[in-house]
Amino acid sequence: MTPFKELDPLLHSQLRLAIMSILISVDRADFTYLREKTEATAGNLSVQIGKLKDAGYISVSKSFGESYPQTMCSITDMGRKRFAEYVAALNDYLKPE
Amino acid sequence: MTPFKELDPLLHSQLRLAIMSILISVDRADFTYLREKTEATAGNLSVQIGKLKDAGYISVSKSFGESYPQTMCSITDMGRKRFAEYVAALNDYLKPE
DNA sequence: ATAATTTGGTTTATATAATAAACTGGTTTA
DNA sequence: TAAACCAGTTTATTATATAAACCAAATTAT
Repeated sequence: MTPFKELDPLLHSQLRLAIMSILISVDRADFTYLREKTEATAGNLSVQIGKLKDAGYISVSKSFGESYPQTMCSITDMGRKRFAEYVAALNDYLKPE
Repeated sequence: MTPFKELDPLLHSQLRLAIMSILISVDRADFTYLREKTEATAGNLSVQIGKLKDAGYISVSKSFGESYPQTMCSITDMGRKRFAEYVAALNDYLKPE
């Protein structure tokens, strides 16, 4: 009888989870790419990227690309770890004994 | 490249998911049992049970047990279906290609 | 040349949600 | 009979997700 573990509130959010999911597989992605894949609004995406960055789950570097600013995101070791923990915790909810 | 599916907001909540998770396996549980297993406050539990009931995901019957009121919950067919859909959708987030 | 549109965002505001605190109505226990 | 307890509900507070509005620079159209 597994007691329910805490689900990391930072990851238990549709958009942030989608961002992390993408960054797990591609390892780096810019704002526009994330926007297309997640179909989120720019504002929402900006906010959620900020939260993940503040928590240290992703790293963000802002530069000037060809002609427009470019925000590059990639997952950190910590982010990778937290994601794995989240998946493990969630499993208890999804596959009850 | 699977686009991210909507995650049913009603299920994408730690406590409601825990309630559903329990009801999937035990098929009926009273308020106190749910409270013990989820470790939620009574108020929170009451609210979330109400939401799941309003959505038709669970059925709730209130009666008078030995000496105290008793709220019995069980999952509905719809709830079972929605839960399965939620798990399937979530998989795209958890196991990126 | 300059006005309108687009790009790549950020900031601010709003609606919704989760959670806790306070309350109710009956019940044991002291 | 008063205090503590059980099983909840209702109300209030806080936090969160999301959208709407905005901004500066670049591009396109007139």
